[in-house]
Amino acid sequence: MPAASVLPFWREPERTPAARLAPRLAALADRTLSTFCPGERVYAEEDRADCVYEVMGGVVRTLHFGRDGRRTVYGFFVPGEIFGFENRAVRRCSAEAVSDVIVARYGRARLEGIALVDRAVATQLWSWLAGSSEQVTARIDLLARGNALEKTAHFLLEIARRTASGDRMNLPMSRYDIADYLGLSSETVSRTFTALRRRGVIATEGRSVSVLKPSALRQLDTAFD
Amino acid sequence: MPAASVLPFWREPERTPAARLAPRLAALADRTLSTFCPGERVYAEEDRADCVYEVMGGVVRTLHFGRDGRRTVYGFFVPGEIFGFENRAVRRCSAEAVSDVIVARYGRARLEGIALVDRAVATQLWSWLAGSSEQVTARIDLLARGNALEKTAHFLLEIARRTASGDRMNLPMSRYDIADYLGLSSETVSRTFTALRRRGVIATEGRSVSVLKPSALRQLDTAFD
DNA sequence: CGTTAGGTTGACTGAAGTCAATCGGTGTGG
DNA sequence: CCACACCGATTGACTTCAGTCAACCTAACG
Repeated sequence: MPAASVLPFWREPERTPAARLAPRLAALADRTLSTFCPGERVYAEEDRADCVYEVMGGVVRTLHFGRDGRRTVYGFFVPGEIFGFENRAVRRCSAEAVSDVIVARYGRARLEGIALVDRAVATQLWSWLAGSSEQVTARIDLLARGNALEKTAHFLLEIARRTASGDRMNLPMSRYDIADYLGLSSETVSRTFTALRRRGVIATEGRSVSVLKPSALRQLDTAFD
Repeated sequence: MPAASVLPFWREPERTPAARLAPRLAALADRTLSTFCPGERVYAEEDRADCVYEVMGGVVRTLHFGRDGRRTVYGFFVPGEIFGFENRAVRRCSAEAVSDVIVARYGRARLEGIALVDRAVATQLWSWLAGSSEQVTARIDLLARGNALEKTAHFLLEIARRTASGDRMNLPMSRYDIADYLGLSSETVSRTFTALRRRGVIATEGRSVSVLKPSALRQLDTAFD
């Protein structure tokens, strides 16, 4: 069980919409809990995609290395969120623990079987899948059109929203992680944080970020206005 | 019925994977056919998202205008593909006809009702939805990391694949459309086409493109290698 | 201690955006 | 029928934002 220091990356699943699924599934499906240390691999590319995970504590990243060695971070997953859902026999991305992590694993075949029989579970999964494609829409908007400031502002607001944290939040991921998520270089991420700090929009202390002017951040976040 | 001149943007739905859904749905659900002229709106943002469309002929684009007036094209849809599926009461994007278009409209409530009862339809919809999120993954990779050449090469290969066209294909969308889809300016798209033409990779004649060196294009397409 | 990994900052470079001009096709109204 | 306007495509000149390369600093860790 993670210590209090990693808050707000530990929450009861019930507190996020996606996780309303969890109690239902826990009752219906077998699930296995596992823990991972920072940097440890949850699954690798080409692994059999035979299960789905729910984050119980900590943060997970999914990523992919391109032919030329460049890294793309597809997503960060915080407690209550589901990852590892794929429509193929083998995985396209790998998943790694960013911080100390606890995940619940659900068998895919079992889950799909339940979804076909249990309308409530099916509706929930539907809703979650469609919702995640909606989030992806904002990401595309951002990557296609946003500059470094807009991308960073959106990232901070997104993390704040998904972790339901207040002014202060912990970013367990490195600048490299954020850069590969936003399509920037780590130096640019660093410079952008500095710029926001100088403007008095945020205050940083290591990987802890305080949002001093949420409205300024929201004004910068032009994805889906 | 579109004339032969719009080939290959008219095909029987059965020829694409996504459209294996169609015969089943046609038998089960009511559907309405409609036609649209180039530039005509199929639906607008904030419209009620109460139906789903299948392209029968022509090309459709979904798009969104940002606060600052910038336009993002989220997707192009060719015959056999489904668009307009959203997990909300109102639409986040609008949809417009790129060329002369024929679409089939399915009522959303009816469709979802069928999906909950008919396992085959549910499985197909699941598969389609997960598959489209997979395609989105390649797009994110491209937008986050690709340069103009890589983006354009990927775009050409993607269109060729989805329309199952041979060496020669028709691009009914404008340079502006392609630019807003790839996160580039229309001038850069134009310059990139010129660069590919000069290298002898493609030949263009208006909006008709011939791929002379498919292998060169594939080598440039670094998304998901 | 020394080593390493991550973060920050600076100097320089380069790819793509912006602004502008040109050209061809299309449609429209006089 | 022609003059005009307009849109899209192309190309050139210039600018700018972010990437690259490099240095330095700190913290963590063996």
